[in-house]
Amino acid sequence: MSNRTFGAGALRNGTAIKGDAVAVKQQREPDLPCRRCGIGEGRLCRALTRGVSQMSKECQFRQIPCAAAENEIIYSKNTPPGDIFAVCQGWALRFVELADGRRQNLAVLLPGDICVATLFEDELHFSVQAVTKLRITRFARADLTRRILSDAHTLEVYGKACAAQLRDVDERAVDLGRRSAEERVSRLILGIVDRLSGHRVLQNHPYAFPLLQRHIADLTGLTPVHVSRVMSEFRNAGLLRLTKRSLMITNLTGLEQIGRLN
Amino acid sequence: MSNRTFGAGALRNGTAIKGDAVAVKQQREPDLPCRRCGIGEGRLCRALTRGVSQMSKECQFRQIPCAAAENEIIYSKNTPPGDIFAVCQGWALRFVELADGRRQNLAVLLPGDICVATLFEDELHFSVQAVTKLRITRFARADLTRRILSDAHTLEVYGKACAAQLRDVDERAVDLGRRSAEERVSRLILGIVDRLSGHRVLQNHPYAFPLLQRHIADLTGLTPVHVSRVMSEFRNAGLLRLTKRSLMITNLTGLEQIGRLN
DNA sequence: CGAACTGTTGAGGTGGTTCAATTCACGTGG
DNA sequence: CCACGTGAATTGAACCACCTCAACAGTTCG
Repeated sequence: MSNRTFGAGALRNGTAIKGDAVAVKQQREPDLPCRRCGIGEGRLCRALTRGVSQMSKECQFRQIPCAAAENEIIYSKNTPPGDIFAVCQGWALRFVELADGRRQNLAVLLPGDICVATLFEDELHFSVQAVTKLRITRFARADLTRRILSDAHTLEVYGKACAAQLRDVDERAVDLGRRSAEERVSRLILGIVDRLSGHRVLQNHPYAFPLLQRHIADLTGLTPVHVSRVMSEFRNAGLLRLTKRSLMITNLTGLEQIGRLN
Repeated sequence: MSNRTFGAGALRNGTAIKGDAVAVKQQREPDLPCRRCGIGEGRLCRALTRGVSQMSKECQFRQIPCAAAENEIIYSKNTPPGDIFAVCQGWALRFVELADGRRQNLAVLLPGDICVATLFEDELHFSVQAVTKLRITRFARADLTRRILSDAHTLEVYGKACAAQLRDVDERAVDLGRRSAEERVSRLILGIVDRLSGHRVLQNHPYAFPLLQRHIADLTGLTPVHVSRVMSEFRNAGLLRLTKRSLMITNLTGLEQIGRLN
């Protein structure tokens, strides 16, 4: 496998930032984390942070590494977003919560993801919450727009990232509007593992999977109770095993057939 | 009202193009339709087509006006999209159809709308179908990317358009995942009329509304039968009247309360 | 140990679907 | 002019996918 899967818990190096005060200090450090990051080609945060040395001084990027605890709200809707952030390590959820407590999770954010379509918005309509402990890097919006204008390649990566984000939520809308509970859960799991594995999903291979059933419920528009039933059904059918936040798909084609992915 | 509502059927001027062959011929005409178009400020197609005279020759835009019949498929998924198009007149739907015939409409495209987040995609995951007779204008992708790179304002309008498209489908996903049938239908209608009216919805004012109940059903994830029941309920409650493709909201605050918009 | 949270399982309820029949509007051809 | 066909909308009756409520087990953590 070319892409490493998300490591279970432990941070990869000793430079992890523990809080905002430390993060600001780190901003000046010469060897920024992004330089040593294993994020795949074609991701926006990689395009922004690699090859910087060849560029003129004014195209340099301010990078502010931050950390977040489990369940911490990274961004709260209807507040000025300030910076754009990329997920470096851990899982997060983009979500909307209604006045009466109903909640819809719109997307799972994995390492390398940026909420990018909102670069020019003054207020976002969603919030972002950490699922696991999180490491993120913040970028100044002005840096990003300047870079896009100066570099056709960055514009293309930015445009592709917008398109990918739209495609993802379009798929979610189709699932929510027109697919059964079994299809939704199957497709959600396969979609996440597909991204985790760099599009090479392996059978009988353990993948870190920190989502709780209530997270899955709010992603699929179901109740946690019904998610439990569907997962039990999958488990009893020998399709997958999910224990201790580790997912093993034991019958990949079976799971894909349920999700109409084959 | 600052914005005219979509005129019922008749084309606004005599230069409408009837087919592709004619469209290519029109391409050379000096007075392009976009110059005389009433599309509002802040729309991407307007930013692209106004102020061209001051720009250098290489930033000029090729504009190909086209027409489409009712129900015609404008773009079919998984084919190279070629051009980017803007809706000039009429209504269209962005949708996904599954192998077994289930269909989810993802967005209503009104005059001024462009499927813009897909500028850098080689294959789109959705299709587009005309609801009414349609007039669209096609732009070459290369022209658009060149313009974005050369003009910070166009980049901003482009970015805002991407964000608006994402916000729209996010809202749809929340509706589909977490709202009741009544809420979905109410919000859909109010959202469309809000755009039609330039964000100044009037009570007891007739708006062109060419969507059939099956279109509404595929937008809200319901069946046409249930949409009929919800619409009857709204009608009997004195909230709205919808006859001959013309919608009149007779109790705006009541409809907004059902949709939790107030 | 107890508190809090996650997941499981059962029983009953409901919002929306499915199937089917009927009406209505509209266009078309005789 | 009417007869006819077609597609949209309406309405009723039965059904089912998923929800709600509730009890309970397992795990983690202070």
